[in-house]
Amino acid sequence: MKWTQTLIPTLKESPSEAEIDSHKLMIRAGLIRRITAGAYAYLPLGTLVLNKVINIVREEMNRAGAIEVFLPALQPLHLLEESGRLAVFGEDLITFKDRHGKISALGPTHEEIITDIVRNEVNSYRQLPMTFYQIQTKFRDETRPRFGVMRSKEFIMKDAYSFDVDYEGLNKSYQLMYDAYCRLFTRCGLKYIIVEADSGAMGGDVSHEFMVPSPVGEDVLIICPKCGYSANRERAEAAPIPAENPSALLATKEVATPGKHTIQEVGDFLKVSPSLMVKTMIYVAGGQPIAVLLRGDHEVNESKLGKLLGQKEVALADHKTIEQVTGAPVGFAGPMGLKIKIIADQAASVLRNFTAGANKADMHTLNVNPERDFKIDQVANLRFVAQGDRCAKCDHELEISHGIEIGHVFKLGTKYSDALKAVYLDANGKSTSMIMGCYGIGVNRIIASLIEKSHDENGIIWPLSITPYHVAVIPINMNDAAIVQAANQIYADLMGVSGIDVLMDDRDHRPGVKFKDADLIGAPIKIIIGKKFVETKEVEIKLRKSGEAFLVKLEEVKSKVKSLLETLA
RNA sequence: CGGGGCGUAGCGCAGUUUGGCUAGCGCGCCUGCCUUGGGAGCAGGAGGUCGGAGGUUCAAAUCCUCUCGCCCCGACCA
Repeated sequence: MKWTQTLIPTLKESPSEAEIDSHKLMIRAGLIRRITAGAYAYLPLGTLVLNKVINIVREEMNRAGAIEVFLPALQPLHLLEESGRLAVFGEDLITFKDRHGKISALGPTHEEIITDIVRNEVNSYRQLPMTFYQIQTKFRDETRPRFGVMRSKEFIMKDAYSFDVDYEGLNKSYQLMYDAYCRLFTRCGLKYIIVEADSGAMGGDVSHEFMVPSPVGEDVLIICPKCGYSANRERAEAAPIPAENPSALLATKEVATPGKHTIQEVGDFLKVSPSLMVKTMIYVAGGQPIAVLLRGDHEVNESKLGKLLGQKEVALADHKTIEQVTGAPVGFAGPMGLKIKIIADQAASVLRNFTAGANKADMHTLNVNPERDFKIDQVANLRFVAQGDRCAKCDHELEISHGIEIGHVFKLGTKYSDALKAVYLDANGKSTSMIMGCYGIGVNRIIASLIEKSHDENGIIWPLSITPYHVAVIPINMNDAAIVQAANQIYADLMGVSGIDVLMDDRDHRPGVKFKDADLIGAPIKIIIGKKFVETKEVEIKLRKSGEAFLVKLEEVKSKVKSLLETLA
């Protein structure tokens, strides 16, 4: 491609709309433009990258034996109703009324659609297993689109769905996708890690997330640098906190803490570390109030609490309930004298002589101890991992960091096949629910996270696999016939090689502009035809990433580029 | 949805507090000259409903009311 024949609107300055590097660079390098909040246009350069990523995804899906389909973005509400996810998606679902008054949705994902097709078209165990995939735009009315293409209302997703006759089959299908994901992210040049995950709104039990570690990631990862244990925040477990040496139990003492509601305030006021305090949180589950005891510096993991209680939804009690249960205004709840079930987080359960609310306005109690002062009904692991926690497997200190979720695989089981009655007849003629898995990849996020991890002060540094152009041919002076002629020859030469994408910067600009732009858009190889060519008939081949440069005779350019591309691959 | 900020030329911004000449600057763009190895120089030029509507005023980018859009923090989130 010649630069003057395409549209690559590079920007010298960073647009004010962008906050993180990848977003800034995608705009500056002319890959994307925002059309409205959470929706982006891919310009020619961005489209080239997008298609390369999609091709890699498609190749690896096909290699794993998945079958491509294409499903409508437009979805009827009744299928989502049938699966129960109309409520789950809630406001995130983009819906509209058509001219007949019928309400439709723009698909946020496609479990229901594919399950509907399979239940209608597949009836026999002889036809299974099957894994279908599609690459499509999904729509979610995100409350806050952010970071450009990283979190948008409209995004491209590869989603796959497997259907098996039993769990053994599911395990195989799951492993095939898992392995395909590893290959495909590696091919895209991404350094990712895989974490155990909670399956969230998708349902199901086993789940892994593919994460690109990055401070701009919106997901929190818990990683053990020693044994490699890794999990997301909801799922992560830490080693139990050992009980302190049983020092003498001190006598309780009520102290005035006027107007001090939060752990921080009380701790500062009483000069007690939050880690020696217990907070008593009143939850409501299944209509019943429950007290959850937590160390002052810890946070409740509601998903763990919900699982423990066997409830889908748990929520903090409202102020009225709290006052009824504790007899004190919010901020002064403690475990002593409570008439409701008390569940203590493991870390809180081993504390002795701790400080807690006194269940009286403006009062806290010092030296509270379980057994003597109140009874713990149940000890459980209910909190998020915190700084300083140790690995449950190897006892090394855990690291808390951030990651960008680029892929997620789930073992769904029969959640959707039960709800939507996707059944098959087994060899005995018995009707059985299919066993499903689902597997998603955020295609846009692959691009954004790659740039996030692979750029320098001059711009993007593409890996060969997804670069829009492998080679930028740069004639230094468009008014010098010899230079232009040589550039044209190199361009034509390389265009004849399959698998090499060439961009010729034929703009009548000064060299500096072309160099800066070539670096900004990240072409791995620059071929510079300049003064040296006029003098010695040599051109310079320069690598984007290392800055390494080679002088090469005109007729050797093609072979040198080929060998460099092999080295870089 | 709560909190904060912004909206002036394609992009980045000043001007708004305290209303007052023809609304400015840098980059980009167009023409010409010149230059050609890391975002050159000179000269000339185009480009604006100051987000929109209404109001106050002799006079509004500037003050008031309403409204639309965008960004950030939080809440939320395959």
